[in-house]
Amino acid sequence: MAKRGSYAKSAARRDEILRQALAVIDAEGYGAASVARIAEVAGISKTGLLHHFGTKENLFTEVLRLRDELDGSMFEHPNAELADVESAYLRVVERNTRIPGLVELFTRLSIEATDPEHPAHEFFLRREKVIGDRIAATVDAALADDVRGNVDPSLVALIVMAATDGLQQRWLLDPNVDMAGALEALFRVFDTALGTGSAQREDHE
Amino acid sequence: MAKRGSYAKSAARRDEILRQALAVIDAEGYGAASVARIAEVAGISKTGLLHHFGTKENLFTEVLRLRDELDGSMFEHPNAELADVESAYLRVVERNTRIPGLVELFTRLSIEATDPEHPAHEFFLRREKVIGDRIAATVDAALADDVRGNVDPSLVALIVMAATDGLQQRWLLDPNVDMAGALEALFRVFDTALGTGSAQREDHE
DNA sequence: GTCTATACCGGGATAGAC
DNA sequence: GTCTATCCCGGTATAGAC
Repeated sequence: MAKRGSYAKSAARRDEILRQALAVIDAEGYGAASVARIAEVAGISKTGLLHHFGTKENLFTEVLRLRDELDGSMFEHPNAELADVESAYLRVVERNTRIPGLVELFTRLSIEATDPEHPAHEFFLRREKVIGDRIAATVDAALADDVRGNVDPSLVALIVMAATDGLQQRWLLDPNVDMAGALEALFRVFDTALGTGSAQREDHE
Repeated sequence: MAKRGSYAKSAARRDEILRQALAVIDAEGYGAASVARIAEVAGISKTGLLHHFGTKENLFTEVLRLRDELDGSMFEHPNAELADVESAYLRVVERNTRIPGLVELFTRLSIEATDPEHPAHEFFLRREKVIGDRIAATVDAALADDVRGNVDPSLVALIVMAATDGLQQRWLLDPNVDMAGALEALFRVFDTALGTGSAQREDHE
């Protein structure tokens, strides 16, 4: 499988371009992130960049994949408690607050990837399933006995993920929207409805 | 205020163009809805069309406004019961299932309108507020006495709207997603958590 | 296998004739 | 108020240098 040293060089170049793409998106916003601009910042020509990624869509897909890898660390321990997963989830959402450009990229791409021909289509379907299964499993494990069987954990996961994306949309539109706060409220509603609230109920009367 | 006959003519032309734009989006998908194509279908030149709307963004903003007017009929009666509003809401969502092109337009535009300079920015902010207030008021009126004061109805509205948008995104990605089903489940969760479930609880034991 | 220069093309905007 | 002609910008395809 070993080829020439150029492989390593190419991989490094790709990586550098991805990082610069991220930097541009973050510093100048999604709108400024044209192929030409990213190439300029990365110190390469337009076509030089495209040599590595083929199309802009591919490039951006890779950017998201890279980002998911970083965020994914939190979903590592498979047997985490519901409360742990919830707070980890909220932490990611809060962190997103500091990278609006990436959130915009994510949201836009998730719409464009709607088309089955889009290079990121499979990526999003898979991402959906992986995260959904993880959430569903955690919810299932935390379910009180008297409701288990009457609740579909994967439906809970679907709602949570949908709410998250919708909140990101709204936050992009209006930065005053408190994403984490709303999600936390949703979690608490689920807790009381599903009996997963462990010990801590809110302090009202 | 009366001017020349051309006013009526112009208004009629605008209206015709809007309808044709809707038709193209619906029949050929959002991707096909270029200014050139819409102009062609409407029997006018590219620049002729732009004369009436200025930019493509403006045109699409008007399309959404028109659509909201039609959907808005359901939110008419201000003192409707929670259950009525819920089922009306679900009906709209179900109807959207038959017009994927419009759902895509809505979703895409809501992202692009993120930019405060975008012509649809105010439109979305206002839409957000109007619908949110309506939902919040209905929830507030239905709240059980022992939880009122501990629940923020506008937060409930935010979550419902966010979930709706997120579900639309997911449904565009994967048509198997049951938007109405998920929303109904969410409503039921709120019912049990907030005590707004009136009489009908599910039939489990 | 890595890259540059150039040319191309689709889509939206603008100037100005009618 | 309508349209033709033109321009601009961004992404893509091709040819070929290193």
